[in-house]
Amino acid sequence: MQNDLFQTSAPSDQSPWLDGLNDPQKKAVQHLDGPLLVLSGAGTGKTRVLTSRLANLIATGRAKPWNILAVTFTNKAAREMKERVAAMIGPMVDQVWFGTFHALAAKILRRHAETVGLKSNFTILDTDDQLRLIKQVMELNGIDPKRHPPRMVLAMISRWKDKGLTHDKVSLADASNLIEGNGADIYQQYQQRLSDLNACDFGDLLLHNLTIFNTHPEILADYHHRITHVMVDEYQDTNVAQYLWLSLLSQKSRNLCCVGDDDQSIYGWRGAEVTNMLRFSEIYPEAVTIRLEENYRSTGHILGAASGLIAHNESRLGKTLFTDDAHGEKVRIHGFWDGASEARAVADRIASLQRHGEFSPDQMAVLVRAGYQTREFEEVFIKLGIPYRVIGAKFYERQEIRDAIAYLRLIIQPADDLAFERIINTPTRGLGAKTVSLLRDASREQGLPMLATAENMLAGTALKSAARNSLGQFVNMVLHWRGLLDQMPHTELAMKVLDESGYTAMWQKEKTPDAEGRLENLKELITAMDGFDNLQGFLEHISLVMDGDNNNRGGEVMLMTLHAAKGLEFNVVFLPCWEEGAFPSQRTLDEKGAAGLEEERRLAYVGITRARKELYISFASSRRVHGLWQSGIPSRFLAELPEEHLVEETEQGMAPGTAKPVTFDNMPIPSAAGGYGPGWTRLRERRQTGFLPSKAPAENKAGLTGKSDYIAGDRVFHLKFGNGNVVSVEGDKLTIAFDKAGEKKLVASFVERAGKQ
DNA sequence: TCCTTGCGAATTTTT
DNA sequence: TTCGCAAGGA
Repeated sequence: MQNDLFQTSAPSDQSPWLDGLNDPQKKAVQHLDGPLLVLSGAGTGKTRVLTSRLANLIATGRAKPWNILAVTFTNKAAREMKERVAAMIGPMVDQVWFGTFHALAAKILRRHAETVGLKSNFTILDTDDQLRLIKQVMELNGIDPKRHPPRMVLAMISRWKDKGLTHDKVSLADASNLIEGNGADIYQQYQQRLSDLNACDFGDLLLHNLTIFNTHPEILADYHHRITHVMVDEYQDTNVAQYLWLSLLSQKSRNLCCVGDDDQSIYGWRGAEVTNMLRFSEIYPEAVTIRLEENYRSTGHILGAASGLIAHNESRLGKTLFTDDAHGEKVRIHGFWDGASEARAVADRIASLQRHGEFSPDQMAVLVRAGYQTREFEEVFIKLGIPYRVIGAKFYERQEIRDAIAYLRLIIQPADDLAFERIINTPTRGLGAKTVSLLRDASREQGLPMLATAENMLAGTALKSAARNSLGQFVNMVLHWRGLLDQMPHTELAMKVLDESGYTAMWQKEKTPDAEGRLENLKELITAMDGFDNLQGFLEHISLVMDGDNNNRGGEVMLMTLHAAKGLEFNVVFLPCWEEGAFPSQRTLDEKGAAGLEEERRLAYVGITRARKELYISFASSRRVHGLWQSGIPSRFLAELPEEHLVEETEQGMAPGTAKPVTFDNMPIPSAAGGYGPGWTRLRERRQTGFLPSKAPAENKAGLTGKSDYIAGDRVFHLKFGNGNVVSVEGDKLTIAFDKAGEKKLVASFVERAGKQ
């Protein structure tokens, strides 16, 4: 197998996987040594580059498969990459370290768990468990959950972990932001509880890795020996902890290849730092940067609209996407009276495209800003009989799956108090809050897990007979199942547990429409277990690799959030609900200001660039939100789209049923009574008065010499002072806040735009 | 212990 | 509007 490979690929530029690559792509695939940053615009074939480069590393003998670490954010991406590499290099692919940050970190952590006080069979908590745990810690500290919502506290701790901060490193200033200065304390207690439970949360996986690498140089050295080449996908979404993890792993070889698109960074609110990407060449001065700018996905008009929009962002490395493809159809902008007619029009359009055989449903998608916005579309789709599919809750996040897993967790790990508490009264067996709190207190006193405490308590007199009987039965069941662990196949045991516990029966009794689906899901869970050797192995992976059944099964229109759509593409894309406040989201604007607006704009950019052939953007002048009618004005993003790529029309059939087609030009003038109007006129005025923010795209400003073409906020580079941000501009003199050197006043010609090669 | 009722809040969520 | 949570009655 290996011989074949090396024979067919003798001179490396003859490698089959180089065929059909454009020049920058080839350059990236053939650049194998030292740090490499690939700026890969939407639809420019980054996965192809990533996979080809990986194959090339092996074919040229630069690395053995097991020397390569290929990191992604999603299991899906990891799987895809692996499959594509497999097609190029065959079974050798199994030796490559493919995986998500979390899965790889978990793998490493299980090997060295004891160095951070865990056992290698530690549990990975889901958000539910985390929340329950933090609530308990807060309650013990007498913190009012009304004043300090547990979700917020948890989010803060997660952000710290994203930044690579263990509780002792959280600065006083940071901690005082949370719970009157008790933040770090709560953080520490939360970690203590995790440690007691032999558990960690998602953030800990990375954080513990960092601790291990930093405190055990010999372990890190071992990984340096094993891993000589690191490749990262979606680099713009890495947080500080992930950045540090990558840095540590690649610091010896410096063979770090990061692929990403700063314009598609949409997870800032989750701790992602685009700065990791923007500063790459500062951190690795010898780094080579390659831009992939030829787009193979969208038509000219769609690309033009996307580029025009994203050019309004200040902090970006700057890319100019182009395509050889035809201009195609212009992007269609539609205004509607209300959300219902918008949804109706989208549905009608989908139906007509389908009817005329132009596109099948699964080639069409409706992408919204927020999850609740899918609802209106679902209703119409049902009414019109359009098959659709909402990409929503992850499989393992569903209640019934978590419950079932909790049973299994308790059997494997009797000390798993969170699992214990989750299921002790599910289904109800008369063991409510009272009994649980009794158990919890006793458990804390005795320093024993709750299950063990329960056993002890049965022997004592603390319980009334009803509770005692019930608890006795429950404990015995668990112990009984535990005894069966080695007696029967794990799938059989799981079914037995679900039956004997009354869990299946609970859902069978339930008459709600989704009860049936839940039972189906439980069956699916059992099926999934089949793929693992035993319960232990299954549980170790469940929280990391059980991504939902979110694949397009075909024949259904996809309905999802913009975030969920990243990385996907569709022939026809609908982007509804483009109103100020909704998109860009007012909340983001309030919380993150200008940076928030830019992230929202990137989200819009992601949405637009999902479309291959046809793109419909729409807004409604009036909409029912949370039961109240609210009038909205068209999103500023609409006004930022270059006009030459748009049609503002209501074509025949787009909005049948709407008495009068509404376009930008015939929008109704607001009436004193109506309240429909303000936004419409504002947009119209903007267009008529040329108020449109028509800024030249970044690349037109760059490369000019002499006079200052910079504006405040621009990212610049100076030979001596490094990178910085322009604070203010006077003529050709710039005041620049350098990251390292502080604030300086300089003539513009001494600096250049950061990120340009 | 469980079920009803009323109040307040309401993005995005790769792992 | 709808959902989740907390308080109060059966």
